[in-house]
Amino acid sequence: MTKRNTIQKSLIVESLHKLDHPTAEEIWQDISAKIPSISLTTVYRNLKQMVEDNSILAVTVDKGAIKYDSEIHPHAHFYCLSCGKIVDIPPSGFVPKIPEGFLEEVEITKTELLLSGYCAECKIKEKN
Amino acid sequence: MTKRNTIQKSLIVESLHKLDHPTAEEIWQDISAKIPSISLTTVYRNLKQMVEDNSILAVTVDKGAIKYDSEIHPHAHFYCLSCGKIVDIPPSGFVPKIPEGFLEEVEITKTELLLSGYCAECKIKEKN
DNA sequence: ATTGGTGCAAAGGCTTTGCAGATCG
DNA sequence: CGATCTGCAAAGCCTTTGCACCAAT
Repeated sequence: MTKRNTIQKSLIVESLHKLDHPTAEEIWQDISAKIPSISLTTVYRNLKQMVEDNSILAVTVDKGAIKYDSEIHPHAHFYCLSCGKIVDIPPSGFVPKIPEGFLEEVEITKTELLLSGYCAECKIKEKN
Repeated sequence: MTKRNTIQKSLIVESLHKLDHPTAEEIWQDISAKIPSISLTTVYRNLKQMVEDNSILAVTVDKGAIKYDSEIHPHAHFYCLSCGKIVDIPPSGFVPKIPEGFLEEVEITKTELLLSGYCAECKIKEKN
């Protein structure tokens, strides 16, 4: 069960860094421009594996398609309810203070902070 | 377009309070015991409407079914990756400190803090 | 009597799976 | 060569939608 390197895999990684919180389909479209034969299934399969390997992040908002994030260092997300874009928020100090006792009982492996609302551009549009 | 009160609707509200972060299907099964004719569609429709009315909360974890929460006051969630249960975490002071400037540009309407990991029971099981 | 709600069945969106063939090491 | 990976098609899961009938106000 040794992992192999494939053209598809490296192109997916490349797209992940190039695109901004893309969905599987957006990555697939991006790569299709170069390698028209790539399958959406392959994109899904590789993304899923990378998430399991903790080499990328899956951002789930609403019930729409999963958005992937190549930035794995701790940070929060802002999600625009109007245009759907995700913006990374630097970690510079969001401090979830959880009640005493709770943290001792459970084991927390992941912390997600998602702010939803309207981004600067959409906020302006809403007013018109 | 005035809203009407139906038996289904009130049973859904009742189940929401009785069950612990249930999915639409769990609510449907619960009600089916009393009213076997209730349709899953009706449950989905009412839940969706309540979420839009901000009378309940939709908690999205993974890509599985949405879990609904009748507690709408600010609080965080803990999600057990092993047994899947959701635990409400009292709001007693989680303070997302977002970088200066960002908050001035965007309009935030919702803040979600989701901690994932292993609950007390599952943590013990894992060790065996 | 209106017209919103319900149940049913079908469709829809996103993701996963089974399988045969291609490919990396 | 052998095991993993790919592409294709099909299935799966959760949720929504269209439509005719039912029922709350």
